Amino acid sequence: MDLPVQPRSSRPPMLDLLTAPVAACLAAHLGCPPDQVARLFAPPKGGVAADLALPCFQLAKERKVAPPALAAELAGVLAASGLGVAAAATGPFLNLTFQPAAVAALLLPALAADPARALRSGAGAGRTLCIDFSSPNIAKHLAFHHIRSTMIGNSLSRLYAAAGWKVVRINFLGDWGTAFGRLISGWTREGLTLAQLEAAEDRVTFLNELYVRSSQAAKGDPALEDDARRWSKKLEDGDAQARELWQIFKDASLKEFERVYGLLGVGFDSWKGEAYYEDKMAPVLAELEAKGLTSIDQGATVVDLAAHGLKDFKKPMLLRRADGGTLYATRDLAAADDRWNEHHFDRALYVVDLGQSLHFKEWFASARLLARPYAERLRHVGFGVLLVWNDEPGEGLEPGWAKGRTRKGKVMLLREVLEEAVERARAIIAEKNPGLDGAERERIAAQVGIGAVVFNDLKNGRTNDVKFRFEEALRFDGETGPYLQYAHARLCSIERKAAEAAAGAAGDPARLAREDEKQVLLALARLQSQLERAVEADEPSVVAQALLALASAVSAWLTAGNADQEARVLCADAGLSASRLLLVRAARGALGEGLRLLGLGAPERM
RNA sequence: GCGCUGGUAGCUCAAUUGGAUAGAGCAACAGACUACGGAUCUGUAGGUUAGAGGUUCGAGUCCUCUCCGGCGCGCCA
Repeated sequence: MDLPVQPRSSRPPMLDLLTAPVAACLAAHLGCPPDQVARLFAPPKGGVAADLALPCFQLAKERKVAPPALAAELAGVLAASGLGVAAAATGPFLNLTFQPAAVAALLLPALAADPARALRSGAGAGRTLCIDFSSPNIAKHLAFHHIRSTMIGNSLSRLYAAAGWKVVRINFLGDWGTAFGRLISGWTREGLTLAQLEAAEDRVTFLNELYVRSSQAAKGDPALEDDARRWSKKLEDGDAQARELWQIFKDASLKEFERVYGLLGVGFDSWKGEAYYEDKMAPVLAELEAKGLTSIDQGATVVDLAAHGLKDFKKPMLLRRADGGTLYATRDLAAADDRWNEHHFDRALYVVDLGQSLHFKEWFASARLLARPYAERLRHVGFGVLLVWNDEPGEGLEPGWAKGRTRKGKVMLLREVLEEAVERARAIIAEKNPGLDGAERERIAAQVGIGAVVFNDLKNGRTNDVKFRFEEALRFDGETGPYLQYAHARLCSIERKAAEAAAGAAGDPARLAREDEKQVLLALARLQSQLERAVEADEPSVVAQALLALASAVSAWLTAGNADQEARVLCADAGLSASRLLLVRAARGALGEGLRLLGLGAPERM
């Protein structure tokens, strides 16, 4: 018998487990629904020694009393309630401090049983996401700046999937354009072969150089210029030979891309590029015309958005060139229709730099004019530019942040940056941990080096510009990827030692009585709530910041054991030790899951 | 010119979307009982949130103006 797919019920946030009894108690006193109180809880401002805060402004206003007076009144209510929560009124705030053992008893069982699962919400169950990201151009290298779309998109894919969404990862390749005419022209003129291309150390470099030679040759030779144009036309018309060569160039480029995507651990479900939509734009164009939305302006076909009631748009959107060629707004509309027909997505993300905001506003608006059912489900996930520190700008210019180019003005290649990061990581690891042998050290250097570059890209708000320096990204202290990975490795190390000792005692969360243990638990609970926030805001940095807070709490806890034998996980009291190991397991699992959601590896030793 | 966007500690960034004495990391300084991994931790110092008005119990956050950046504005994507 077939059962309908039941969406997993979303579990209540862990913090609610702590606040629910308090909210119920206060709501009973105030005579309002518990939810009205529960919604107000917030983490206290930094420097305030409390676990949760209840700002009393709104509740006080409804009751026409002064907020500080209400806070004091509620503190009294809680004191008399026997809930075991310390409540202190500080001005208009009611600050709550929980018993560590009580927090552990509520949160730890689920976290220790399956940390990754305990962090997931299931809020997106039954919903489908189409996410368009990375989208490089064929026959060009993946440049360093491509890391932004690629890794923001990769992280969002994982975050949505962890929240229960079905995720379709789309790489909208730039595999069409006049450059191919020139490439084919040069290829045939030089009589190149597939074997030669395959033999190249880097196939994209091979194609780049071919392109440069071909355009240079054409500069002084109108016949070659014509030849390139002819091939372009042939390609558009579906000529077999042109098509075959185009396919060869595309395959060669994809092989190079896969090398880099492999380093980053990124994969896609769809590689449909611009070429795929070449013959699929006519219906959209026809429909736009039939609905009277288009007009002709200087020979080009446009949608005059302002004329159709959208007064925010000062200029019309271009659909088709004067020579009949289509533009990318048309292609995006056709692609959206295609994706809608195939997936009936509940949300579609376009992870593309902020410089293209206007383009997305325009064609989203066009989708609305066309009354597309998905029009309100489209989101442009924009991001800032990648800047690299330049010490030698030359020409008497000051050192400073600049778009990613080398001193000679060439673009920095993503693969080269990753390779240098791995090299630097390898050197540091070799020095700090000489015990690691060749193969394992190599694997860890890759996880740490690449993770450092990726984390540097994700740790701050995505709309900010990202500033990159090898020295900063590859620090092993501070707010970096290696710092997170190190905290994870420390926890793994303790678990390994515990396994050797093979203590048989059972753990009991209620024995975790230390303040620093409570801080780890609270950081875990906050990480969970931040995972949901990250999905709603399409913002991986929210997770990055929560992980830094968790790693910091973990490090403080573990380091306390240096000065105090009693504070160690592996201490004389076997029962206490087993209890603390539950927390180690929870924190290690959560850090590992968090790193995975950002697209970083989680090495077990470094 | 029009539009979008940003300006928070010396540097790089946070700030629960209108809430407390604006918090971290780095750099600086001072500490931690040979460390369950010290690649760590604890502390000190560092601020007129670019500037000026306004909105209200309350503004880094909202509205207006000014100053200084970045980006975009028809046949590229």
